[in-house]
Amino acid sequence: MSEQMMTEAAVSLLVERGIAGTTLAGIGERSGYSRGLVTHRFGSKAGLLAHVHDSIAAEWLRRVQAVVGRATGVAALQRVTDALYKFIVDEPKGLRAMYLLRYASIDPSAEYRANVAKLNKAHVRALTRWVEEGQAHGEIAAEVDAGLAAELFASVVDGLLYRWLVNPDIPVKELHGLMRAHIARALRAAQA
Amino acid sequence: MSEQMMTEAAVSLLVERGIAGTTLAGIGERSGYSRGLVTHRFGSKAGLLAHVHDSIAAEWLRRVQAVVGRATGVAALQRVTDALYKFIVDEPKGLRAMYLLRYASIDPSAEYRANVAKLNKAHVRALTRWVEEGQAHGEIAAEVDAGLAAELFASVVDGLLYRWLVNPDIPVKELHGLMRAHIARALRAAQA
DNA sequence: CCTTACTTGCTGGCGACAAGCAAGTTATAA
DNA sequence: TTATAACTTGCTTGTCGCCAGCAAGTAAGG
Repeated sequence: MSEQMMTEAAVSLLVERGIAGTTLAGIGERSGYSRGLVTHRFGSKAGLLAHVHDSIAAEWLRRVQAVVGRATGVAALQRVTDALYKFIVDEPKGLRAMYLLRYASIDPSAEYRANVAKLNKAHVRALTRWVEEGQAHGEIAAEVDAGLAAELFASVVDGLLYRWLVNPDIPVKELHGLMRAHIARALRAAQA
Repeated sequence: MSEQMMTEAAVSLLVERGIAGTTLAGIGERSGYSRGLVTHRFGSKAGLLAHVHDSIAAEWLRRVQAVVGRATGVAALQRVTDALYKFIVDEPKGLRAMYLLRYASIDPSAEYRANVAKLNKAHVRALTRWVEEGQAHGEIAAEVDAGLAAELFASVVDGLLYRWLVNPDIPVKELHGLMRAHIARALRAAQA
């Protein structure tokens, strides 16, 4: 179906030329259709971008769920970082497109912004729950503020991806290892 | 002078309407000039945005240097976070505009991108040096990979600011405290 | 003939560029 | 010293090309 084709064309164009450099006509034509079909289907450029973002985000969610499984506490957070590392290696283009869109949504003119804010909050909720479960099992120190730790964890992930987008040569693998170590140490220890 | 006026108009428009929503004509007129002056002065929209970014970045650099002074090691990194927190409180508009531009520069179509990459590398170099100095003084564990720790620190800062941009209600103050604590614990301890 | 899938024609807005104008400022020469 | 000519600076206006968005239209299958 044309939606799928156009979404794929959009991803490749986004990675090649960025958001501003990606035109609706370009997407239509690269996917073998006319210049007008994208608008017709997705209503607007923002609508298309939201669709692209959400479809990759769904794939990311699937991966995280598969890797984390029923784990909780430190193991759950570590596995999230594992999934992240794997995603970087397996599908750099998709991840790049998703974060390109996600960072662009900071822009107040992006209607899409509220969606991303909601998504971020959902992520933090899930992370918070894992931390709390770790505390319930006695694995994670009780003094840890679960919500705060979750927010910081999410920040590290987002920040790392931003830096990777700007400079793909950063030592992603080593940073992944360092994160894993930090998670364990920070959560098991006491906290201010 | 008109440059200063237009830069200020640009910052306020960027915060209000974002990059896409900010037009050159709008900047020119808000600053009391004609629609064409911005292009005439800065060559292009990208040129203007680079100028806006760099002038705020210079202010940020001044602040960091003032706060860090001759400190090194853990104290230096903690004071960077202090400066960051203070900047968020003192000049949220400027910081917001700068990071809006910095994140937008991920976009491959932004010529500006190489500049930001260079800037990021310079930051990491400074951070690395502070960590190494801390190691020389025996304050920071020798096993710590200074460059890696610096990259992770920079990621946390960037990630936090991203999250703050999307959702200004996150507990910035508490996160600042948590970061301070993490820095001390992570660097003084051994590391994988 | 009616729906579904797609195309084509058109418009307004914006960035970019080029030409131009007005108010200085410096140079020149009687 | 002053008149005027040559040039600069700071800014404006006219115009072009590109793109998103819209509306009308076409083609093909049931």
